[in-house]
Amino acid sequence: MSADPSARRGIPDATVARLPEYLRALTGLAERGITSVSSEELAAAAGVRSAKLRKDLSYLGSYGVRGVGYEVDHLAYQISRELGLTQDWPVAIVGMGNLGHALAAYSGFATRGFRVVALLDQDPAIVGQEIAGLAVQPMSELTALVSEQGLAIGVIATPAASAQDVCDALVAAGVRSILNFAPCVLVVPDGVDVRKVDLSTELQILAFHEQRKALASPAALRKAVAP
Amino acid sequence: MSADPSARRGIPDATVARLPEYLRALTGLAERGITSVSSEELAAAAGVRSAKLRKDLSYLGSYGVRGVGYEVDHLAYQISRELGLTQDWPVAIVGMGNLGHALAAYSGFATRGFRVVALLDQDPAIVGQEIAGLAVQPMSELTALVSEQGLAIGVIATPAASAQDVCDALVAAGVRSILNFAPCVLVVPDGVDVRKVDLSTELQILAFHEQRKALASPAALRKAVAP
DNA sequence: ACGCGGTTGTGAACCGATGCACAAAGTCAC
DNA sequence: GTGACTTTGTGCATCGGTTCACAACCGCGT
Repeated sequence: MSADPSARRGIPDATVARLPEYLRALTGLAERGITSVSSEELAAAAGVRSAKLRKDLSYLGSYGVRGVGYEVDHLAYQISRELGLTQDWPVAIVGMGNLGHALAAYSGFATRGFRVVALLDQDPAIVGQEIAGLAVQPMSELTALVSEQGLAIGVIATPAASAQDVCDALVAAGVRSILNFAPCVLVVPDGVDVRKVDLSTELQILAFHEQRKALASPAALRKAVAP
Repeated sequence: MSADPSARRGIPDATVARLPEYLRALTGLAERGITSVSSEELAAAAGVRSAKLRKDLSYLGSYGVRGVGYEVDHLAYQISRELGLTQDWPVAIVGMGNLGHALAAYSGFATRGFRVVALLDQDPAIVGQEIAGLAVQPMSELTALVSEQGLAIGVIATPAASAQDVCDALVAAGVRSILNFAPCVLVVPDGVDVRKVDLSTELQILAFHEQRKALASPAALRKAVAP
């Protein structure tokens, strides 16, 4: 078992978070017909330093050739495999408001590896509507979706007020990976992963830096800050 | 200048990224009529450890009272001020596809401190349409928006292929803070901040951990992994 | 006036991630 | 086959962030 180069236990979180970006860069290169790439070039395409890229890739194994670089297709496959994208992950989106609606139709969602198998909503007035080719189902279908479709990932696109209830329902049905768009913290049992995407948080972080810049530069002629 | 408690230069990035969450938790407490809170309680509401919370807050100044805790309103104000939310930030959304449409209508976007002042698109067929009460404008309006409306933050919701062009246009018009929803890396000059939100990346990170769990547990009966 | 329970603020140890610099290892030309 | 050149993989120093543990401090009851 120690001979398997991918048997590496414990890839750093920071590295895992960058692998999708590397994969995207590799896909772009492949589409342009490029078959081989150096760490310097790939790092530039992914927006990181080459040393960081090489160290990241070294956690996966030795897939490069010294003096030459990396074979694009092979490296892309290895990253895909490490990320678990060689199998299909059934995804359900809960909450068919503005955001859920857009997510259901968002093409980037259906990239390799993921398949939206169900749309759900608590509101009986919305259940039954067809969105992006799928009929909206009631929350009671969750358990069946997990056992019959192998549903593994849930996306919460509800208002904050109902997000915890929806989350509890997902967990109860057996979903252990959740992507949360609602602006609130979710409490989940051990073994369940939650990642949060929050537009308003990102804007506030930008505002902090923008304010810092406005105060530092003499061009603070806009909406002058109160003294 | 050293007497000003907010003159602290260099609040760690990790801390800044958590301030919005603290602010949200405080707002929730205030709505429930709670006027005082301990670091332990606030940390629980924000999903962090109390020691981390206290250290984060210590970068802003000493706004707590030993033996008592923090006054909710006062602390919320101090965080708002540090984040630059006591002034209004005019925001423009570029790209009125599915996602841009949803963002324009998303209420969470219009939280305190931010105001969507313009929607833009490159496609002449979309320009002129009214979305969420605003008429979609052409990209050529950008410079006027910056000088007349004080536009400071741009949101890119276009396909990846046109994201860099849109980004260049924003920067040329004078926008120095950009929130990018397109799945690609943007190159910008020094002094411009870019934050990226990528749905597909988040899903892939979840998939990595999900696969890890599936391999570790005996319940790997789903879509069995290839040997 | 004074001690006691309780909570903050922070110095110091710890831990993971980043950047540097170079030895190891491969290709290519001849 | 050999030597020059190129690029990877990695040991090591460094840095930023997290956690621990406790002294400083506040308010209250007596």
